[in-house]
Amino acid sequence: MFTTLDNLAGPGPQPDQDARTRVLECAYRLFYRHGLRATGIDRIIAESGVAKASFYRHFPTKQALVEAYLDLRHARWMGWMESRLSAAPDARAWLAALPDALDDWFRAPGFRGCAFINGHAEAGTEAPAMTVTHKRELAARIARACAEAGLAPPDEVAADLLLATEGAIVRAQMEGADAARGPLLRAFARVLAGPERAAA
Amino acid sequence: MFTTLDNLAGPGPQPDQDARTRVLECAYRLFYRHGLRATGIDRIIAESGVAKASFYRHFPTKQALVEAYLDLRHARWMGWMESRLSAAPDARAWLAALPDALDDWFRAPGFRGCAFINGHAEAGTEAPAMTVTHKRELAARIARACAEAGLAPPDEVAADLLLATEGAIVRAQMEGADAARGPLLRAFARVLAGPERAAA
DNA sequence: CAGAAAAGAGACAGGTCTGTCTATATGCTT
DNA sequence: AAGCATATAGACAGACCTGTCTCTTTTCTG
Repeated sequence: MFTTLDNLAGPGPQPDQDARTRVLECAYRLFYRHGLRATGIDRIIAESGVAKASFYRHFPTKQALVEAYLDLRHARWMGWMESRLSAAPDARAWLAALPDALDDWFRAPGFRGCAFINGHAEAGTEAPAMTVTHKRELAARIARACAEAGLAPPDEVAADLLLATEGAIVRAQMEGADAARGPLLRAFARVLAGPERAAA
Repeated sequence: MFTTLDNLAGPGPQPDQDARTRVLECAYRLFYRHGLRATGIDRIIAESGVAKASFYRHFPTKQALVEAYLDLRHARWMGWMESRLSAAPDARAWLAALPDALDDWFRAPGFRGCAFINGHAEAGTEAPAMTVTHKRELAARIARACAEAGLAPPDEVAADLLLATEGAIVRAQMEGADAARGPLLRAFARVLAGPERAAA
């Protein structure tokens, strides 16, 4: 599994890979960089150096390629996050390190926001299920850490941390990593400060 | 100025309006509902009941129409927010009421997230400047309220509130208003609780 | 080695996209 | 009444879109 930010951005297609991999890596880069609708099949075929018939053998429709792209992105992103936070000695430290990890991501070259937020924004209700599933799995992972860290109720704390995470992603995308860093760190610090969280 | 949520969603084109207004109202609905790229000029022309030449007289390119749409959306959204919060007796109450106002918006029929976040997600660096400008003006408005409410430093507090706002918009878009409400209320309550905010 | 699966190259179809053009009708202003 | 801006109606161009098809070559496997 890819665990570096460079690989998160995508290694790009390489000649010695098989046709399916070349197409998928190429789509991975172009879909993230330019968006789903803005990226045409023809361009992916041209840049991946694959024949059209070969493309349609592996991906019967563009939609299938989009879904494969989001699946791959999900696997890589989660893998990167786990790897980036694997040094944390316990769940509490894991949660405390999450904002720094996100900040690294925001500063990685080619950062253009969250592929799932962007995909959902573009496709709306017709967006692949992974756009929502990714967020649910992230929420579940954070909730697990909250439970292990003794932060109760874990689902509620996780929802609070996810809200801050989403906000930071959008802020970083529109205004840059510097604009997101401070508010994100403070939001996490406040949520993790203790159970004396204000009720609605 | 339009001040209701229904009008925020758009009144739609009406026969007695002039051609430019009919086009713009139609674009307003379609761009928000289906996205920028997914909405073709031909469809806007057909649904607004305008001749193609008339369209291109008022909007030399599609990009110009997109910009006009975002300008209008900005004006209406800010107008709606001010109207919705005009009953607040002071700046403190104004800030405290913001999450409820946002929650109303999330629950309005046809809610599909923030037009500026969505537009930026779709068009990236080529997105119209208004996608970013809108957020800056909203941040400035919140910062003004923070200053009036004696929350210091106002820009920092405003950035914290904006982060929560953006996160809530995205959560509401992907998971529904119910998922966003609790975390948003708690985030605001924490930030507004006092100046003893944890440092990074 | 022989057959099958996969890949390459590219023509083609049918649709949609933005934007231009011609021709005609309507309504306002002077 | 004349002229002009604006409207309608719709053909048209040229590009791009997804997806299908044919034909040849390579590569893998039994």
